[in-house]
Amino acid sequence: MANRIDYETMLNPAQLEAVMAADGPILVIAGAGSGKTRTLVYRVARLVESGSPPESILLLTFTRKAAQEMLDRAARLSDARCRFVSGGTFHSLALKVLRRHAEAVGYDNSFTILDRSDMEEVIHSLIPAIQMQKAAQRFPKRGTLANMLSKAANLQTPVEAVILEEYGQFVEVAPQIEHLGSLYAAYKRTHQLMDYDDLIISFQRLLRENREIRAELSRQYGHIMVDEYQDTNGIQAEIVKWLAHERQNIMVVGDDSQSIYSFRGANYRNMLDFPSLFQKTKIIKLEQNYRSTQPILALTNALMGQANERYTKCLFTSRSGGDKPMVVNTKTEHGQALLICRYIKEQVAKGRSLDDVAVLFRAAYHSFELEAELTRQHIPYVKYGGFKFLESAHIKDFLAHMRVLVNRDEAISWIRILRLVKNVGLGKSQTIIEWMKKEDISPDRVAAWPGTGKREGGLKALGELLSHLTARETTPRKAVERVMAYYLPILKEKFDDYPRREKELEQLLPMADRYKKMGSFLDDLVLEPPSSTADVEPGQRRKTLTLSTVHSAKGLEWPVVFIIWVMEGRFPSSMSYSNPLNLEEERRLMYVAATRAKDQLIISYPGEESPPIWSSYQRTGNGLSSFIAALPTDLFSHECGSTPTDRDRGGDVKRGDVDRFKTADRSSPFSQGQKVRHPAFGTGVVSRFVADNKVEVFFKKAGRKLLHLEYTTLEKV
DNA sequence: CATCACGCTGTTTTT
DNA sequence: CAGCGTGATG
Repeated sequence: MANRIDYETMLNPAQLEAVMAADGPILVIAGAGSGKTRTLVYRVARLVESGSPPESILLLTFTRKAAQEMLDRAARLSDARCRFVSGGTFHSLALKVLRRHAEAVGYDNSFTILDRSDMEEVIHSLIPAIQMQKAAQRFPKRGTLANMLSKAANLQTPVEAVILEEYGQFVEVAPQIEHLGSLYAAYKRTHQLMDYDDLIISFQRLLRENREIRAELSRQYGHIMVDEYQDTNGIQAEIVKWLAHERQNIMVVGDDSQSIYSFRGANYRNMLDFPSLFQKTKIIKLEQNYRSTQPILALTNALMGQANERYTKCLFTSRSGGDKPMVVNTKTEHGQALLICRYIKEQVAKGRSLDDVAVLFRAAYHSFELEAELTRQHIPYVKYGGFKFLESAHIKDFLAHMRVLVNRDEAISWIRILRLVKNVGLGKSQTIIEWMKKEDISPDRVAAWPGTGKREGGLKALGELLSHLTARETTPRKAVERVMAYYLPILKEKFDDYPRREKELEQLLPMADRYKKMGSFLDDLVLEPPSSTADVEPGQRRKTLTLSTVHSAKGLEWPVVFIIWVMEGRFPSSMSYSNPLNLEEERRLMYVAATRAKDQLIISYPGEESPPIWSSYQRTGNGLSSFIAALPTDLFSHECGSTPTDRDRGGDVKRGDVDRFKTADRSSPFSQGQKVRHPAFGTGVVSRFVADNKVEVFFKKAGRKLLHLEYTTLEKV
């Protein structure tokens, strides 16, 4: 039985207006902490309560998890049917539609999705195809190329424009990059591949060009809501336009001050353009903040007050009292880590739970130093953002065995799995793939390759595995079990840290249980990758500290928030290449981070005096210092943390026998060519000296792998 | 094919 | 500094 909701007492007037608003286009400008999610949840509940069929309601969010959580909340609030509301990301909706209608954009419905690393791999493999006049020319690496092509796609602009705008150092090779871009597009087409960008672009095309599909969808969705609208790009805005064009029942919610996805073409101006997209748009502003104390809000308001362009007004809060935010110059990065550990221990001693605390930063690697210190001090933490579970080698290897069956044309996965066979490398795997294609050989008959000899005997086992996987009665669960049996020996051979990797692979078993078809299992893995740490049920969640990139912390809140604003190395403008900060976006990033805090906010930075990272790569400052300098000083307390003289490590140092000896100009306990062991990477050979406390070690087992490792983590073998 | 030495060069964030 | 490409060697 559905509960009756007393909307008037649960919502403030502006929220109530948004929830109860009649049909028609609505733009909700919702400041940080203003109950945006709450409003959406109540609106879903309200729509269902008043008789809208759940399937006719569409809730587009930034992550699928966010959608799921909102729908669960709505279901608990009123009516269990809220769980049947369609919710997800633009990408997941696009995929759902394209799996049925891909032929309308010239694809088979069984196309494969390229994740980011696949995309880079394809691009990389195409570089030799563009004949460069001179090898001497500086050419971007695969990651940069992927960024450029992706941005061009998202902005729907020529690559050349993106290069001119943002990658000045590569203007000379712009024609080659453009050429590469077209090769990449052609490759995707012939091999039935779509990257993340293609999903939404194809969806947009489908809606734009196919009247029937457009009509079908826009009729199906009687009410559409879009969260985080400030982070949508032009393509997504057009998708919204088409989806809602029939009924016009569209509500978008966002905050231009929190737009931090410009790297993928997002533009907060979408918010402002919305009324011109839909005539008679009703605008509702949520300006009351329920999250933060007044001193925190004063700081965040002042911070955004510096912005050149800004559409939302200042927020107000009724939460009086509370501590002023603290800004600490810790001088060094290690000092920053020590400060946080000390502070957290104090808080815990006072009875605060670790769950209440989060540490936020801009880039995943900014927390490395802190993570080391937390581990030393036995403070448990979970980290979000950065490292992708799905993109680690063993997971990709594993899933590749299933991917080749869904899309036989999938050369990337074929190369992956063939190279895992003994004595088959890049060259041979390409020959085999060509042969299979030419002769139209089914996957399970790989071993029939004419070149198969004693050395390639492993192909037989691979063929057997694939024939089992093709069997009609195979479920995703059984497939995972089969591949597991086949792949585990390879894993053990290839990686010395296989226990950890094996455990991660086992996480795939329960996930596979939820699917009937291999294809949808793989789709979901790409669009909703599981986090690297096993998901723990909320009830039994351990008390842990949260570390997160600012991007991954969006929409969340904690009583205590630390922000670590690491100085990044940047090339000074005196060099041929310099990379200045985008201060406007950096400020919004800072704003998003700071507005996560409910009660206490501590911002730390390691100081302008930080030494250069290496000779020409200076730490030329970050946005924080300029923002802080421009703020009224009474908004925060400024402290100068003491410089830690003793680096506070060394307690757990000794591993192996260390007898120092001198080389030409460095002193090292290790000699070149010496065998060493590392707890995570296994055994390797010392290749060269790289720093006073580091050697480069070559690991044969994990493929071609050179790492720079500290002496203290190595043990002589 | 697998291993290894060495020189060059410069951001990051996510679906 | 450290990741990556190149090219030499077994």
